[in-house]
Amino acid sequence: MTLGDRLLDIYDLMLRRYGVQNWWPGETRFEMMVGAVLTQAAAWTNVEKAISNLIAADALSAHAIRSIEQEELAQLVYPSGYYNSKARKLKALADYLGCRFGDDLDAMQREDTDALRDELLGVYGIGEETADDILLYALGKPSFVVDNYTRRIFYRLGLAPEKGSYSAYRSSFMDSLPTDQELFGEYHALIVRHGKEVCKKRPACQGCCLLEVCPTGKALIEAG
DNA sequence: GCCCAGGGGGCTC
DNA sequence: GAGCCCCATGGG
Repeated sequence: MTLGDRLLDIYDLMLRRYGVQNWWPGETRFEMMVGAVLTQAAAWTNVEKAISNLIAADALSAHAIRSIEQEELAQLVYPSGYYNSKARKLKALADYLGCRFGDDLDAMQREDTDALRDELLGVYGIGEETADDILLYALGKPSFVVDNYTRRIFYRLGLAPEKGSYSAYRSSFMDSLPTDQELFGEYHALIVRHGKEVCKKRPACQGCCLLEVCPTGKALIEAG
């Protein structure tokens, strides 16, 4: 059984358990990009408040974010925490979109995925996870998102790559799974769902409870 | 009061 | 390139 087969089995288990997650929340591609920045080390409920503030202030566009004072922007995104940092990050994102694409997200979407990823990583405030969130969910490109749940769960399942780095995990998934944007998007969403719902409530398990081989001997999800 | 949430930058070594 | 600290609110 290849790694790809095992990863697909785990995907099927989670999909049957939780159903389709339909990530990412957001009405527009730009809103999804903003959400990707605001959700950094923040609970999504707080991100929603910040986005609501931006909408109420008519500031949920790249142009508006460039125009508004950074201090005012910081007050709008206050509920999502790290508000000074995040205001600066949103400015950097809006500047990038304006300078590079003239705010034309269709043009952005036509760019090569790997090249675009390198560019995004050069923007202040966009690290690997945020870049992959943007590529995958806002732009619909097949770029696998790795987060702490992913590492915790797959390490515990004995499916971690030798090196525990972000890129090692990402390559492990992308080299083993079919290149499919919908699969990648649903897979990451299911990992987060499982992490929140099960691993957090059962710290001893840490995600391994997906499988019969769970070292705790208390598998929560039966095959089928 | 304590812990953590859908991280990233900057610095040190 | 690994390890640490900083950024900060809100919910359990």
